[in-house]
Amino acid sequence: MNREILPIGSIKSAKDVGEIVSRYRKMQELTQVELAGLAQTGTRFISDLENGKGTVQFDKVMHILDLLGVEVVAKER
Amino acid sequence: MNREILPIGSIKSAKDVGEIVSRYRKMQELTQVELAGLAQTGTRFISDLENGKGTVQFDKVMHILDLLGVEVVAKER
DNA sequence: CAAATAAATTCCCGATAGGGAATAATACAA
DNA sequence: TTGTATTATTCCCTATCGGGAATTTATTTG
Repeated sequence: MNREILPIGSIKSAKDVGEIVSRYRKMQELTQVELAGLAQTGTRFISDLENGKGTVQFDKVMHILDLLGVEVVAKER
Repeated sequence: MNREILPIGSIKSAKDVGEIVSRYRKMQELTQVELAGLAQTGTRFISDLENGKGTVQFDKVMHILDLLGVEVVAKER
């Protein structure tokens, strides 16, 4: 398990966001079940999200990131 | 109409991303129809997205942002 | 103002998101 | 190994996404 601080990074795909969610959930010692409870969603959604499913709903993803303390910023490329 | 450069900003919701898409699409003088064509999607999706619909699919949103030259970065809050 | 262009809304409808619950698979410890 | 906890997958199911096209509404232009 990598415990270093992530400068997190660029989100280009659902896979990227899935990795971030998985990492930050574990850093906070939450199980998928617990995170689903906090987010008032199902465990299926958390599993799908962490596994990079691209068709997850945008607002649900943002809510999870917010719960985990991850901020999302837009910049010009 | 605000034409200043946006330091873009934090994305907390679908409404935020909708505003960014609308703004950057217009900055590049694209119509919704043209952007939909570039993204191989429908105009309904572009309209929904720009109007802040939260249930749009994550990967579709990311693809639109990429087309518009908007990078998305994750940071710790 | 009217005309032209763009955007939003509506309809039909096939595809699928995602909830809950059960099961299977995987990881981890003792 | 066996047991335990966690995660992934499957099923059933309802709700809705989103494409395409048509229409309505809004915006821009002359």
